[in-house]
Amino acid sequence: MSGSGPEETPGAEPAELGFRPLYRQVRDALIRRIVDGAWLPGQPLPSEMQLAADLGVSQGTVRKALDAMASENLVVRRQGRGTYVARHDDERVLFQFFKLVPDEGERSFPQSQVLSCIAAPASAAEAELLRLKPATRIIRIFRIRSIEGRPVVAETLSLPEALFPGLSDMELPNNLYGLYAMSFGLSVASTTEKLKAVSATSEDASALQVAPGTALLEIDRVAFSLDQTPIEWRVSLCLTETMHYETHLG
Amino acid sequence: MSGSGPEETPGAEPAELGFRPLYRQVRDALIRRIVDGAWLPGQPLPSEMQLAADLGVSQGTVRKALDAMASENLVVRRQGRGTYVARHDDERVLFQFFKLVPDEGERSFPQSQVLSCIAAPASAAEAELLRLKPATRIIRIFRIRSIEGRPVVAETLSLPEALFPGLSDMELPNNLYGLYAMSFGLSVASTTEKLKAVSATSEDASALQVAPGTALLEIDRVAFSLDQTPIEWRVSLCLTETMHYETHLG
DNA sequence: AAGTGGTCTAGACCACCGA
DNA sequence: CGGTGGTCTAGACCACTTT
Repeated sequence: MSGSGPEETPGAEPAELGFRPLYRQVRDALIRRIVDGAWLPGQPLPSEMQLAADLGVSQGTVRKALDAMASENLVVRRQGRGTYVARHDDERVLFQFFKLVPDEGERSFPQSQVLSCIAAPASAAEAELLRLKPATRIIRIFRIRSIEGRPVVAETLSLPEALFPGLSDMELPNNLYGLYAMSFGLSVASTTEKLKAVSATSEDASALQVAPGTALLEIDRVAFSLDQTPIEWRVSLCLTETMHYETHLG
Repeated sequence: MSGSGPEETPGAEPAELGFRPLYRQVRDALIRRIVDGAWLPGQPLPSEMQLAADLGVSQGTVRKALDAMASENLVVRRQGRGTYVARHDDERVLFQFFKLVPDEGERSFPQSQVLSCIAAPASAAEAELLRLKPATRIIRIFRIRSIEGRPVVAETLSLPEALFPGLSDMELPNNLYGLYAMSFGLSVASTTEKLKAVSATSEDASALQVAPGTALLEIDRVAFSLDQTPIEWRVSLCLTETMHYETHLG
């Protein structure tokens, strides 16, 4: 190749509307392969030189694509060893998506007790947020999450049943995102969260063993997979008397 | 230059302990110049070729440094025009640091009413969070922020007086970060936030014109300048009945 | 037309890792 | 030792913006 553009490979499409840089196309192609399960979480990708040869681009372009994916936490690069598909193990989720930390002391992952797990037609809100046709079947989970035996989060989750066949019959672990990845090939890549302060209703209060009217932090989260499909909606009601939600901006 | 390393420029230091990549050094040098006011917010930096010549590195290295700074929101790159020092105008702060948005409707920036602005010795908490010696003088501001005439945030701010000489005598605008940058040469580059749900005390309640015990979102934020010095601590008590705090992860 | 940043390529040397 | 990613350079062509 002499110099540029999404061109020059014999037989390539002649640069139509909506250009996308080559490295962007490489990134998307690699993501597609990961989504399709060509490389599993924790496994190494081929080397940059390999991928460059496979895809017919230069090593530098592959590198830029992998750097972008690394900054999105989709892969992990380790000097001298290789580039690995990111794992959704506890360690990772703990830092990336679980923002509740104790006011003092180490952060720890809560134990979860599932109180119910049933399939039902989606409510209007569920259908909208998960981009499903009205009344599509969803799985609804309610659980209590505790730290050191103390209930701190009451959580309601909604998932499209079609994406998680058989989930309602499974034993549910503390870290659901790990299960999604391991058993259903769905990795949570990003989330949107809306936070509010609310007063505990009597149901909330009894679930968390506090007085009704106690101030709770409500986290309303939609989780998206690698290809931006919404795959989970969860509303978490959190006791923040000894914990807080921590975030860094900029 | 033939190929690599923080070397080869005649007279350069002979690669000691704690290497830092050249592009990192270029980034830091450019940040220092911005901090020192060589280029003001909104102004264009010299072109990549210019900077490369000035600094004695290749254009590619300058580019990597500028790309890093762009991803940190320190500069803005505009194809065909140039690279500009980021501005801390309302537009920018609105999206980067102001995360409260209405449940429905457009996001808007609140009007602020300053109720008090006094200098005093730092409390223990202020001294610790702002990394000051005990009892260093600080400026303490209390203000109410309203949207469409409705009070929605009660906010207490603490700033080191040494960094903001004369601020307590100034007219304070709605967007303080713009003032910090414009009048004191201090840009807020990053923040750390801790969120909790709390019940309104009687003082909070009267300030926000709600019933005591109303659930409020407490945002405890420390803001850092370009060189990671803490320059502001603010605690915001937010009414989240018609608004929410929005964040995207991953 | 000239100048800017955006992309792509190619080749070099380095630090790190595992056999 | 050979292979990997990390960095640096140099030069090319592109799209965009302004003159």
